[in-house]
This record gives sequence, structure tokens and C-alpha cells, in this order.
Amino acid sequence: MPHPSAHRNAPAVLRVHRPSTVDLIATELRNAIYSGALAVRSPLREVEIARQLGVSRSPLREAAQRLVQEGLLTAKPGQGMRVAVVGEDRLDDLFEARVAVETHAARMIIDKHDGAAVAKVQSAFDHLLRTAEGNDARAIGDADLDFHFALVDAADNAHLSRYMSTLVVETRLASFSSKRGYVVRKDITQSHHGIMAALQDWDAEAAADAIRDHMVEAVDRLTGVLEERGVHVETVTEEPTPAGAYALGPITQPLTELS
Amino acid sequence: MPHPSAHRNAPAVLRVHRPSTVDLIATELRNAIYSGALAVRSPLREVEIARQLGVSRSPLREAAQRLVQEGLLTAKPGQGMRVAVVGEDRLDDLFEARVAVETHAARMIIDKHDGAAVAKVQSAFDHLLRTAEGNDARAIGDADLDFHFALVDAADNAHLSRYMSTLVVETRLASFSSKRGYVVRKDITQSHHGIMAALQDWDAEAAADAIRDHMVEAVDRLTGVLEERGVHVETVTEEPTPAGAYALGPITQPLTELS
DNA sequence: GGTCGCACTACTGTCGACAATCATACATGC
DNA sequence: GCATGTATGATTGTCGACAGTAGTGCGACC
Repeated sequence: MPHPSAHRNAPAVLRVHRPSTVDLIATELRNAIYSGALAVRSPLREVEIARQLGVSRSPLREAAQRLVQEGLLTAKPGQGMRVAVVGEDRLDDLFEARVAVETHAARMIIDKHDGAAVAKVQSAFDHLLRTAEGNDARAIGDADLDFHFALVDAADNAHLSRYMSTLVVETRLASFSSKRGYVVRKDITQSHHGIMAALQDWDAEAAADAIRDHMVEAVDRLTGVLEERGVHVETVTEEPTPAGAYALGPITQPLTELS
Repeated sequence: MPHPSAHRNAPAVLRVHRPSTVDLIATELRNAIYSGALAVRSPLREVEIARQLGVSRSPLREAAQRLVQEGLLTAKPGQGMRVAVVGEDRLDDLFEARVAVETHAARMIIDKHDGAAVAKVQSAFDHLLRTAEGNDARAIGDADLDFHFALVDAADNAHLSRYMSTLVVETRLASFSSKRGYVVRKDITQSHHGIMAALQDWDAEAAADAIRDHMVEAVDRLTGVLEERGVHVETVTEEPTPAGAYALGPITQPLTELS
């Protein structure tokens, strides 16, 4: 007797997708960079990290090469790998790429008139609204990035989702690389409201404009031109972490998961 | 006495960028996939390829992980890595991503009114025109992909260029994966002419439309819906290669190059 | 006093080897 | 005859070890 939740027309046995050890390590490294456990510009101590993860250097190095390909780690011969620095000189490049990915995702959703997709984005937007009521800068930043990833993911394009998952971490790295520390704007929800409204109106050009405006604001915040111009925007700053030697969790082989 | 070509205001010593062995191997693997030396779905025989490249398995595996991240290789635990198959079920996803990247690149060029960028694209277009006069399917395909990469590269965005360099190989893989073999349309230049004209007119929407149309045509060609509909388009087909065991060239450490 | 040179240390880059796993072919039983 | 089980071969995944290299601190020399 099949499980009740199994669809009748589904294939008898789904293709099981066993993540390889390298997959797990790569995910762990991305999370460590995203959370700041691996600080910007810090060298990747292979022996130490491999010991913390409970693996050898070989699979660790292989996983790290994936992050090098993503641009999250930089490799110099003889000097190993370091967590990439996303300085002010790279902000335009990064956020222009985000505009490309996110505007097209919005266009796809609108072209398809995909109500379910909008609902997913709405859900992420609601979460952002609730989080923005508090003063936890990191939580707000997480909700912000979650919203943008939800937008791209709702477009249901594997390529764009993959790009975005890296862009999210790169954006976080840009914040960490900022001299001003980790800062989020208090009025962050306003800028997102425009995107949300355009989606609900099925207005592709308005959505693209809203996303572009949002990215310009983000670059302005990170470069600090607002302060220079004397424009005052209320912000929330996270107190700098002790930046101590954060330990990474050991790799635990999960049970077989469905793809 | 400095070299005449050195700009006077340039820094005294440029940062030399020494490519690592893994860089070289990764490039070699990408070229092998692009050229078809590594056939679609073929397993990556590590010992054999490492021997051909004159390196050990370790750096080869590290380089291969970069291609796994790009999606050019697929890894299954216990079965190693294989050259990815880009079947018909993934064509929409792939070409939708190309639309996202290429339309935004065109928008960037047009927004900036970048004449030099248009000239670069024009140059690639001219080369495509000359090549399309012949009947070498592979050469036409190369010129086609070169054109699209030149378009994105002219936008001068590192992220988009990186995405596109992978998308180019993925597109080639889609052709190799096609049941119909490697086929290019004889009227391929017409479709590019629309893109080129829109760029020269600084018309962003027309460029986006032309690029979208071009991708639809490409998907139609690869899925063969044109034949099914009885629409006849003149094509050039490449005779299938012997698919023999193509040998990869050994890795030779190049001299120090400027970044 | 500053700069150059040298030795030491720590780490990376690469290799070969071993064990575990998977695919294939063959033999066996129903 | 078909399905099941088994043995074999090849290949992957992982590890430890070694050599080469970059960084660091100290000392000597100009």
C-alpha cells in the first residue's frame, strides 16, 4: 500500500539524489561566509577547517574550488584561498548583475501571470515587514536577501536561481567588506513595496524600474554617498562581532533525500 | 627604458596574475567540451585524462569541480563525473537565462550610448556574415556564439561575462545533445541583423525583442518543432565526428602574464 | 638608522596508495 | 527463459606524506 501522500501518477520510485561530501562541504562553506563565520579577506586554513569538518584536505579543497568558481573565494598560487573582498570598486558590477537577474525574473513572473509566484514573493515580503519592525540589523538583512531570492526563485528558472544564490552571498560580502560595518536602512520596506506593488499590478516596466531604484539605493548606502550628500536616512547597525575563531560544524551524512 | 606601449601614468609594476594549474586544467576541460573532444554524457576518466594532461588526479578533480559548479559536468557519488546532457527538457531554462543576460547587456550598452561597444559587436557580426557564406556548420556555430559573447562582453560587466562564458558552452552542449546532430540554420544572419540594427538605433526594447525572437528560433530549431510543423528552413549539418578518443594537450605553464 | 640578506616557520600544491563503491558479466535456481 | 544472486574488474573517494614556496623575524652590513 503506497503512502497516501504519494501521487498516483508519480513514478514508482523517485530518483534519489544523494549529496556528495563535496556538496555538503561547499554548502557549509557558503553558510560560513554568509554568516560571517569566515571573515572577509581571511585565509582558508585548510588543515584547521578540514579538521573542524572532520574530513581530509582533498574534499575540502575540491569544495573550495566550487566557491572559487562562484567568486566567493579568491585563489592565489602559493597563498591558498581567501574569502573574497567585494569592495566599492565592484559594487556597480555586482548590483548591475542583480538588476539583470531580478528584473528578468520579475518579467517572467508577470509574463506568465503567475499568481502562485507572486504569492510566494508576497510571503517573503510579509516576513520582511515583520522583521523590519525590530532592530536586529542582521535579521533584517537576512529577510531582505530572502525576499530577493524568493523573487528570483518564484520565476522557476534553474539558471537564474543558481545565479541568485551566489549573488545573495556576494551581496552579504559587500556589506561585510564595507568600512561602515553591517548597516541596513530603516526605510528598506518602502523600496520593496514598490516591487511588490508592480508585481501585483502585472506591470513589468514598473517592476523593472522599482528593482533598479532599489539597487541604486543599495549601492548608495554601501558607498556612503548619502552621508556625503548630507542626506539622513535612519539606519540600523550591527555591533561588530568579536571575529573570533568560529568553529564550523562537522559534516554529517544525511539520509537519502528525494530529488 | 619602459616599453613604448606602456602608458606613462600606469603604475610602475602591474599586478602579475599567474594562473594556477587548476585554472589551466579547467580551461582545457572547457575547451575540450566546447570542441566536442569530450563527448556529451561521456564519463570523465580521471586517470586517463590526468595522464594526458601530465598532472595528478588531485588538481584534475579540483578543476573538474569548477565545471560541476558551472553545470558543465554532473557528479554522481560513486560514478564520478560525466559531461552534462542538455536535453530538450532543459532548453527553455537555458535560453530563458540567455535572454536575461543578453537583453540586459544590450540595455546596458544602449543606456550608456556606448559606441565602442556597438563597434565590437559589429565586428563580431561582420565575422559571422563572412563565415555564414560558407557551409562549415561548426564554424558558423562558433561565429554565432562568438557574436553573442561579444555582445555581453561589450557591456563590460564581469558578472554577466562570466555567466555568458558558461552559457556559451551550455548552448554548444545543447546542440551536441540534440538527436538531430549539429545543425545550424542558413538564415541565421537575418535573426542577428535585427539585434544589430536595434543596437545601432539605440532602441533597447527593439533589441530585447530581437534577442527574445532569436532565442525562440534557437529552441525551435533544437526541438525540431519546425520540421513537425512542416516549415522548411535551410540548414547546414555537420557530419558526425568519429568520436574517437581525442587526446587532450598537456598543461604547459605559461610565462607570467599581466592581469 | 635604514636596508638588505638569510634562516626559520607554516602552509600550500602535488603525488601515490588504499579502501569502498559501482558496473558488468557470469553462473545458478525457479 | 527469466529473474535472482554472485564474483570480478575497474574506477572513484579519501587519506597521509612530501616537496616547494611564500611569509616572518632576526641579524648583519652599508
